[in-house]
Amino acid sequence: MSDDERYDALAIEPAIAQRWYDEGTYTLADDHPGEPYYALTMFPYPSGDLHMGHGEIFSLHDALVRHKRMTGHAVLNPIGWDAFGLPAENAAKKRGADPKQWTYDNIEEQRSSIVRLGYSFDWSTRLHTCDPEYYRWTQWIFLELFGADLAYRKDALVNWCPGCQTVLANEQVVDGLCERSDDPVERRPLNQWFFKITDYAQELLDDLDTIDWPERVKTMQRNWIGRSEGAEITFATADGDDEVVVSTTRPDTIFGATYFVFAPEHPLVAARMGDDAEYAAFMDAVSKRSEIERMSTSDDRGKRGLRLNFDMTNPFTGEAIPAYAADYVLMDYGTGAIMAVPVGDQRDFDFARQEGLRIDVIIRPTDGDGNLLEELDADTMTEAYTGPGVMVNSGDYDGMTADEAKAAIIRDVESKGWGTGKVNVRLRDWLISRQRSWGAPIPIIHCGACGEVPVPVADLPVRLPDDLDWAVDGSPLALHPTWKHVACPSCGGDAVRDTDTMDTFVDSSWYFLRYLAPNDDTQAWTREAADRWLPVDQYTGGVEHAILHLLYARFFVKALRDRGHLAASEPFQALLNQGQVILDGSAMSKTRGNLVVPAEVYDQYGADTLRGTMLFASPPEDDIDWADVSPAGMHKWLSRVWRLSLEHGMPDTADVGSDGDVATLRKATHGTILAVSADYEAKKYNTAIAKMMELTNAVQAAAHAGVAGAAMREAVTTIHLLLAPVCPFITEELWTRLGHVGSIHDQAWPEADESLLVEAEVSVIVQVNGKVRGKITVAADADEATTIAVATGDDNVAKFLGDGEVVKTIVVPGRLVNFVVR
RNA sequence: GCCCCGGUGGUGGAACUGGUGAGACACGCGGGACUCAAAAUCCCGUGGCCUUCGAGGCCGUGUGGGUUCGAAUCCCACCCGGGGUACCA
Repeated sequence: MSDDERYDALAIEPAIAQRWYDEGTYTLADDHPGEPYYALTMFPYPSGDLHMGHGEIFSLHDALVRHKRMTGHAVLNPIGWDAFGLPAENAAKKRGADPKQWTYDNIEEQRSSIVRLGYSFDWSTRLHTCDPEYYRWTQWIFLELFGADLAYRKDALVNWCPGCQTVLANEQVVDGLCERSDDPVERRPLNQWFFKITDYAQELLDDLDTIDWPERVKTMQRNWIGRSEGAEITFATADGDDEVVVSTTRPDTIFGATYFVFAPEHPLVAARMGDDAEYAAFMDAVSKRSEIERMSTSDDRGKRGLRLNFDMTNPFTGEAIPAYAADYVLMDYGTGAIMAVPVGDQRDFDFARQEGLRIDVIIRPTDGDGNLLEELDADTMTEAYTGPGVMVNSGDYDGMTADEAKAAIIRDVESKGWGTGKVNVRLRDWLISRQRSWGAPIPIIHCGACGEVPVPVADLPVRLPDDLDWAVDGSPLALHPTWKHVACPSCGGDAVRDTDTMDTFVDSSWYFLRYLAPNDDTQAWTREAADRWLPVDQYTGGVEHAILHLLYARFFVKALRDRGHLAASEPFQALLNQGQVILDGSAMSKTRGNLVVPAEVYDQYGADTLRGTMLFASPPEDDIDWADVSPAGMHKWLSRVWRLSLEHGMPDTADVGSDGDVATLRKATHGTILAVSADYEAKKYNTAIAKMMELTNAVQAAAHAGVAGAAMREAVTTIHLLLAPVCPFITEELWTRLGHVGSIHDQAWPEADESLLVEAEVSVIVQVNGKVRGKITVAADADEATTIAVATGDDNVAKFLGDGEVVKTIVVPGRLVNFVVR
């Protein structure tokens, strides 16, 4: 074979890739026929060139997209960049670069790699969240939420990352550390902007049942939202001067509430304790205890407590119970105060033992069927009892099960005006202020006379100034000499802009909507387009966004729906989380020095090999260890396809070779179409490729058997069509070389001729006592008696049947016969 | 601790809703052909053990039990690995 005929990916791919980009081949025409299909992949963050993770996710996504196009869908496949964020600012500070320049340089590098790899994005949709044309509408959404009372400012103890010099959302704090910089997060009281995501907690929980997402992601969201049912009950101080509301999930255990605990920061504690020296020392000790220690995983985290100078009254027993402040009660969960039931709560139990407090038994354990078990003994029990039971020592509620008592007590609490049944959620409102400057400015003006004044929509965008000094300590935007000074839009007096920017997760919470109208400078998107395309049919991306991005985007869609901007309740109908690309068992990273980049692979073997390797390596959800895969193997197979295609795929009218060999090949061809089509629908690309390899082997075998002509051309053409979504370049090139007109990617997906797959005979497994002893061949429509007769006639089967008595015979038509012999 | 998800050859992974001799396909490895040689390519072999070397037998899907005519697949207990989460009242 001459050099010209050898498979040389590097000689064919770049030109095709450039042509697709230059000609806008994959721009979706407005009048494109077919059912709308919105395929979305998480837009990249421009931190440098593409990494292998992008290679995997985009290869997966593009195979899906190209397959959908070939099956007749109008596929919306947009691309953009999540381009605001701290890394740009850090690079600016470290190297004196302009964040904008740094960002755009990286975007250009990534764009070039994406094009080179043949990913068929619609470039007309391209957007960058850092462009004023984009963040203008991010600001508009902020104002929409502000208008709906879903954006508000409050003083709160917030998470402060000293490394990033900004506050963080709860979702961005992982084990007490900043998810980005790993610095220990501090708690600081600050006045900050929040989005009221908690208003949607119930719906965010309920609608998880309507979407086709991996179960573990749904579970993570459910846990994060953390709904629990209980009650809020008012306790009075023993002197009757103050009332305090507690939140509990176990109102049934209220007769066992033998003491009361406040969070150390609780206002009533401060009010009552004043400048008590012991209290001051206690507060000092508590505040020194870092967040990370408070959240530590060790079991021996002691509970710090302080007996307060007053008591509380248990409304049900009328008894005065001692009040404590302790750090195991958190000010920002529930109401910051609890009724402590040591018999039924492990933390209360631990604290009671530590402080020598009374433990009252108010429940008698039962088993799952309600049968009474041994009574608890307050003196000897070693841990709280949290299982099922019936109430004892609980007044009128004695004899009720815990569940019955819970309902009854909530009812009585409500009728007596002591409180209400209450659903509690763990989810907190989303803190979106950031004291950074490479982000979308919060479009609010603070006026001494008018308060918080929203920037008029007509004045959007609130632009970042071009002359920020990125080298300053602190926030460049806040320290800019003039930017923040403006006239109040309401009264015209002197006022200042809010100098914080929005969390970049705000930018990414709606980009899939902007893709519907990326160049519209009159509106963020159109209602018609949103209703046509949403929800996204298939979203692909990493599981690291299971809570953050995926929860925020769901919240945005619901809030925007309620403002009349779209009809959908969920942004992403189906979600696929691809695995990570790792090397030798650990994540790739520059600092580890184990980085493999896509460019290395496509410069050596070509983009098709990279794409094929990624998809063949494992099911999409599994991690790929690059040390275990073989781009060389994939390249070898593509070379075989290339060679066999050019040798046997040229136009020909008549079949050559024996009828049997031709029939075998055609059967393989059409069987492969059937099987591979099913695999594509199920996104099982690894087995789809394996089946294409089998067909390739069948072509090779047919060639050895002397088959040529139409059946051979049909077989190799089928491989090309089935492979086109995975390896778009080699298939495009072969399509042309084999004399077809147009692009293979515009072809209809092949359909199997199932009449070719009908088998006259089937092979049937024969078992004796469940062990396989033979394999027979019978007519496909053979009846049971015939099948049994043939099975009995098999020599090896007969040997095992011996003289035994057949007590039972199981026949699964077309599959197996099992003789049970005694 | 709690909640998920997994444990299949040397490796990545196959195996329909329990039913075609578990291990497709590929990598790796071994052997052969071609070649002066190498590369490339093509062919054969490749879970373990036994074997009278036959289209034979036994064992084998983390471990131990169980259900079934039949279990990688279902049930129970345990071991190991990964992920999530955690003083949330």
